[in-house]
Amino acid sequence: MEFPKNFEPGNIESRWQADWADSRIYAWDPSRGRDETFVVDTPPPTVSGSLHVGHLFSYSHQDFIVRYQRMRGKNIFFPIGWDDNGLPTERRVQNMYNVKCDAHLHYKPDFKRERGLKGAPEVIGRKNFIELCDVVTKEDEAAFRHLWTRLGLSYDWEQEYATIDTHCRRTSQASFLDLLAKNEAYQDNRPVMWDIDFQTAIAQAEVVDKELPSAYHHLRFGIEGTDGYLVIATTRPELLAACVAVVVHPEDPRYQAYVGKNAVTPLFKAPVPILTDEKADPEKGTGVVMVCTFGDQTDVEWWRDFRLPLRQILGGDGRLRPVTFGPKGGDTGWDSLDPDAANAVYAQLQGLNTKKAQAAIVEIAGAAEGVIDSPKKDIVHAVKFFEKGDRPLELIPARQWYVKIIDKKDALLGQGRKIQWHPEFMQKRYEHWVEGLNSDWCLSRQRFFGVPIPVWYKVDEQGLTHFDQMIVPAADTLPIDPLDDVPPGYTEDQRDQPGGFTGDPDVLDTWATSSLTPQIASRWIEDPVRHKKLFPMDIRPQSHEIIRTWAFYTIVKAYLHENEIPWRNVVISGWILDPDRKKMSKSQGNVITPEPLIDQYGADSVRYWAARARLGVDTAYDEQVFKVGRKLCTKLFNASKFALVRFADIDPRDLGPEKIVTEVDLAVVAELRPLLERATQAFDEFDYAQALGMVEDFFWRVFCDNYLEIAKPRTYDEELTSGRLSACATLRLLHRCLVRLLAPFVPYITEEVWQWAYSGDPDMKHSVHASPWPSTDELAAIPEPKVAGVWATAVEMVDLLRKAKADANKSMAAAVRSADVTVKAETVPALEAALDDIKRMLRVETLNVTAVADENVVPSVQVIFEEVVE
RNA sequence: GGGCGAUUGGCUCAGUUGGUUAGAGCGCCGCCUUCACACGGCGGAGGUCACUGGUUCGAGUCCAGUAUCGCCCA
Repeated sequence: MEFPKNFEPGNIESRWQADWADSRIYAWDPSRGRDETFVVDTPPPTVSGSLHVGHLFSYSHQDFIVRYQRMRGKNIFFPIGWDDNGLPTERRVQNMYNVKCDAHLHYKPDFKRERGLKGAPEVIGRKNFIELCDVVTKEDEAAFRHLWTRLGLSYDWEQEYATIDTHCRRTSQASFLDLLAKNEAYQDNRPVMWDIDFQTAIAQAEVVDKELPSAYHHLRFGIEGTDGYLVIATTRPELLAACVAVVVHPEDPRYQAYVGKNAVTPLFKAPVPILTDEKADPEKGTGVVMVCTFGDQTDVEWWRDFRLPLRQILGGDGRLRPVTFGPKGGDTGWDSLDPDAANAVYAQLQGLNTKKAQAAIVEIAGAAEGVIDSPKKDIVHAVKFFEKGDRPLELIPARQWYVKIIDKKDALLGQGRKIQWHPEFMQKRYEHWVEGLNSDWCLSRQRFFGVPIPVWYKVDEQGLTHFDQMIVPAADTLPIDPLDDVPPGYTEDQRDQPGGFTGDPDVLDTWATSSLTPQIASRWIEDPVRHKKLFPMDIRPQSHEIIRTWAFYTIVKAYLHENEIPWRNVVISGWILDPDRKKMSKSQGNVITPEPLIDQYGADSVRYWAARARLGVDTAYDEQVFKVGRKLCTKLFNASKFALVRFADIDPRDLGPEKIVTEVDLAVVAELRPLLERATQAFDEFDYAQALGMVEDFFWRVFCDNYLEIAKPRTYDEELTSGRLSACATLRLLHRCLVRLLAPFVPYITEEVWQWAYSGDPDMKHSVHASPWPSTDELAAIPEPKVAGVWATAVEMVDLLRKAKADANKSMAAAVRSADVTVKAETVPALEAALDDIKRMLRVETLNVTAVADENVVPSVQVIFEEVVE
């Protein structure tokens, strides 16, 4: 048999990719039962996001687990999808094609658009926009598919899906309709967290806090009917016109006298009640809070609890809307004791965004008499942002769809406890998130590339839309687009007409679809039998930052639809941090792109690097680890070549376990048993890193450094002695196990080596990845060594002799005329059992053993080398 | 401010239920090259396990507190 001289990963990777695809070894077999099936719910990556090294990392982790389970004989269901709907794609498409979407524009069938055009963006309808999105996502998917394939991820490509495809839209809309039918989804018009740039509502899960510099501005509020005043401290003076009340703490002695009276806002002269509530913190600012509609969540609560009027000055674009103040007691809703003055001030603010409006009103207030009480005080505080947004969120009243989750906190906590979290402490993250929920799930988004909300509303004879009069599509017509499709019983010309209908213009939150990946993969809607076979699933691998989103929403959906958990185990990967332990992010420019790493080190080395990280633990990026991985692959390549050649000319049938008879060989097999047990147990607990560590250690230390060397001389026996047969049988046995133990981690090199020797074994499969995971059953016929401690003693003696050679600056191959060793008496039987092999290995002619009864004696050796004849 | 996690040789990390002189790889130093592998082998140096207390016959491991870092949530 001819072997390549060197290990070149690039030469073998594409060959095995093709072979695995052709042989369909990763395909799920629908005919096999649930208990012999292992089902994985992989989070589909956001394809519009850039590929980075973190993808290689966490997606490799799943594959280690899956490949192990496959070798355990499980029927693997390992689908992969692409998360392509939502804002990242929209943003990419807008930039690439320089377009903007307006959902109400009509479709232009022959619309074409080049990329990279400059100038004003072209405004196009939703359907045209989505067609551009489709083109871009197809390209992005191809890049991911290519990377996943190179990395050797063992997905079943027959199960591929994309969250915007027909099947996913159908599933997502069916989910919505099911929630509607169960009375778990509802509409409400109330203040919602709103991104003024994307101009859409968002949900709590998408909010992030950012620490930003701000300042308390101290404004004097008059007291109606008196000359007195109160000082309020506010960070948002630009909302002054929206003030509807003032609140103090009920026990704050400073303000008792004012409670029940009206305060008068400066500049706008609006009389507003002075109220008390525990939520007003006396320590914060001056202890007097102005309530605006709406500055923050507390404003919303006070507005609701005290039934305050709504004075909305911010529009959806974040600019101050036109409003007109009128006299107190009038019907404008904008009372002022001096409407003309109020309107004159407001005219200077109207149309400005909040930042400019704040600067303007601060200037106006500064110029006015008795408005600013004292200089502003600079502070730093947390401001809520949309995670993908650039400007602070606002609270804007709008009609939105919601899912009831606040009333299910306890149930959701209970569901979380039914799931095994790995590592366990990650469950806390889920629990804290659920406990901290403060609002129902806002489900509707005022965006374009998403799954349409599948309802229409009746329009009355006056042309008013009645959102409470829904028209719902039949299940078998899904997916629908209510802006394109016509509800049953209507015709297209009744759209948006009095007496007709109107389609809901919004799309669902992307998580509304992404939370259904188990149901999407199982075909919940189309194929209940298949669904039952796959759901609940076995594992959800994912990283920890999406516990509050992906894991949470998926648990919600499974609970609401079927009162089930979506999976039995959640397996959490850590993050790759940059070498300074900082988060990798595009904005910081410390992101590492994956493809060059595979080019340079090979897929197996990249996987090895990923496998070294324990579950849930963040790891600093260290390129040295790729080199270590490549070293392991090279070593496996070389050691395999050597080992296989040692027994290549012996029929494998003559190398059965019964041929293993030499004490050292029995001893090394005895070392293998606990390795198999421990590695299997680690993998059963999803602890691939520990499994790799112990397998690697055995491979290197026991197999390469010692056993190969100790057995080598016997394999050179000219006759087929029992010693030679025993060594060759042991080599074959150990090596055949080790290749399989390493297969989940380094699938390419192990497959290559497997094909050199074992693919035709009757008890094995053609591919190492379809072959059985090694178990101690394979060693059942091999007896334990007669003497205990042979392996440890042999290695100790080998180390001693090697050190003696190293100390004498001799080659390990240097011949030794005699060596006198002194050892503990109790180790002598073990040493005797290995003596011949040790002598041959280290070329020792005479080895004299002196036994000492003292159990504290440190083994030592004196060697006399052969004289070198020049 | 609350919660979770981390802190082990220059670097990256292991350390099972507490149990002898705390391990590995990389890096470093020395030596060894026909006979699998120099992308190698052998040997070596290097750590008061963040800090302070406590429990225990015994603590890197358990408990309390402190510091630093990270994440999650207010």
